[in-house]
Amino acid sequence: MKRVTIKDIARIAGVSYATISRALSGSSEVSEQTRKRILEICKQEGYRTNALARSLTCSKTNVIGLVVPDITNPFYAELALEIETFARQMHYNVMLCNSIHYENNIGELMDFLISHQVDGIILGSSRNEARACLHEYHKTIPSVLLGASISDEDEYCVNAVSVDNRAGGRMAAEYLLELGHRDITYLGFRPSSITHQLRYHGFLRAMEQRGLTLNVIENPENSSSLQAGYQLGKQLFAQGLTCTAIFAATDSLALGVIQAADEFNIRIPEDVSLLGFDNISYAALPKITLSTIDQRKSALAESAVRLLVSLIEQPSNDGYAHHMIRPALIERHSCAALQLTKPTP
Amino acid sequence: MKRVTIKDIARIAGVSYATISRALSGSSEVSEQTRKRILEICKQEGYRTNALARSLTCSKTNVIGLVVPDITNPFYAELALEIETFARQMHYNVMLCNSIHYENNIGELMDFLISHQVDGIILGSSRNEARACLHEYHKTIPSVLLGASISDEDEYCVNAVSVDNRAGGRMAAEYLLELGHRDITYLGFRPSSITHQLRYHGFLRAMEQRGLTLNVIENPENSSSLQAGYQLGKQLFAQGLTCTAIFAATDSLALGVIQAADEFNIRIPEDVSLLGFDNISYAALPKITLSTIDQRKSALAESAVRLLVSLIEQPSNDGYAHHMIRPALIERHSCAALQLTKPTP
DNA sequence: CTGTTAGCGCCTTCAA
DNA sequence: TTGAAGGCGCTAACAG
Repeated sequence: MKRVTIKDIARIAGVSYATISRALSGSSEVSEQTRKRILEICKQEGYRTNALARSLTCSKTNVIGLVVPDITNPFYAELALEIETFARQMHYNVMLCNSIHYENNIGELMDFLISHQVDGIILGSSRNEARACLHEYHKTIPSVLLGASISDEDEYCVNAVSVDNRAGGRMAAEYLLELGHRDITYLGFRPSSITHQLRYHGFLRAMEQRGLTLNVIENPENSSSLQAGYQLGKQLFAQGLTCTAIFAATDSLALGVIQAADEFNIRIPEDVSLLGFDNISYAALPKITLSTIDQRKSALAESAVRLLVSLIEQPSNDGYAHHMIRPALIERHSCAALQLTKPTP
Repeated sequence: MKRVTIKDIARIAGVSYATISRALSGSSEVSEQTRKRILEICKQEGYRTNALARSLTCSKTNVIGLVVPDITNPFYAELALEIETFARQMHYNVMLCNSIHYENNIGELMDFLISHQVDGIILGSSRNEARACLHEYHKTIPSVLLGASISDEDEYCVNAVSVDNRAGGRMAAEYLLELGHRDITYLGFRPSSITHQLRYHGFLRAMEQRGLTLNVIENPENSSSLQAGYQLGKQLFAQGLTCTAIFAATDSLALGVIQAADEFNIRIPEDVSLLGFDNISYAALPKITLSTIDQRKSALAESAVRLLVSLIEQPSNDGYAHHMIRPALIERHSCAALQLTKPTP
């Protein structure tokens, strides 16, 4: 299993290390014939340049660290793939980590990545702590927060890219309103998350502008899972159907609501409309066909990678950037116009 | 952004590099007081050991490469998380790569990982080419093939762990038979994959033992996607319902079948039973509730990691291991006993 | 218990 | 166009 090194090649070719190095790196200071000869020998001997050693001398690895809560979450899986794709285009590799086992000290994970000399870090998270954590590392390593919104007031010093949650919330409300709904439940609001706060405010604002009130069911958990949605859904349906539409703060919650509705024999959208947020891949499945607000993961990913790479390649940037991506409405079959729900006789 | 190195610490502490190194690595050859002092200084200065440099001198990185076709595929996402978990327990980190952009030359990806000095590689794939590819690298780096079965005949020289596909196929058939089904369609057989071959043979065998014949719909694509399942499903239903149960060779295909069934107003399981294979997370969703054969990803992951680590830590192993994991039946609500389907008057 | 000294594999001046 | 030498940050003998 001994690896062949640049030295071995040099010995075989009868030249010095430096020449090999030059030949490999495409330097023009090598005669074409020796280069060809060297390349030939490399092939034959199965030479592979040692990325570690190279990175050590160059003090640049060309890898960016990506941390996501849980790759099993389809939203982050899709995001991760997009990020890898864009990064590769820009000649960076990505080192992926799940933060699920580090919930309370993402710093440890950051340290791990830093000690592996990643050139920069993209931290995917919607939790508020992530923002604070990244803030601490801001001067240590180029980094961008992905997915979590930054509040406008407290100017936390982090670079971030996220969907425009306020606009997304408004968009959701307006869609439901246009369908004629007036009695709407906002399900799964998680007050501790800025992301959720903005989403909620956008939604609420649109309601208030028409003089409508909103029934809110908060999510006491600190994650928006299918299970949480199921519990909240049961809680809602147990008291009888008092609304004609439900906005679930995330698609995962919506999935849980669907499950709860099934148990109560409530049909979607005939009995109640359901709108989600995220556009995870599950939402498009047959029988689910959830209408939702798309976070446009591809745009998020591209923006995050571009921002990070610019941070890496042109340091000295003292400011902080916050890129906002416009969300988009995806209409499937979980929302109906109100007339359909309660036909006029 | 200049990082503080072991040298800086040494200078500050007024000792030599070696002492720092020893203090950090928990060597017993350092007095407790100097160690404490050193650790203190490291904290204050924000020292982080450079994993690259360490790996270079130790010629061991403690990272294992994991390549999966596409992390967006929930089966592989779950597998990847399990692998990371087990690896961490054994003090290894994992470097994840999607092979989706390298379909035709996984070798390039292998070379990438090797040049990054991973200690070993787990290659997740059900494609036959993967087997051949890994075979070439067998003597270059410890590696194990995950998910793809090895045929018993052609003793390809690779270490592998996979579910026992033949047993899984048999299990699927027997379940359907016990429910009283006799007219069964095997949907999505992909002859080019050994994995599929074994699964199919197990299934067929069980049928033949009862003197029954099997309606087979092959999948001409080289991947078992929802889209493929949808096409095959339409093809099946277009000719009228001639079977009482369908076995879909993978859950993804089954999802497509569900979609097709919806269009034809065919109810599952009332009109036809549907059984999948894999137990991807989608299968458990409300309204889907797909009965399926579980690949027991956790067991697969653990077995693969253990095998690889043993290969890494005790080389000189000349043989080839093939671990088989017993699949398990997961009953949900997509299969019904035949009586329910066609009640006796 | 602590310091000195080689490297690990590669890149990059500086000479030739 | 090519060679020699130093150094990236760290570990592991080998001495003291």
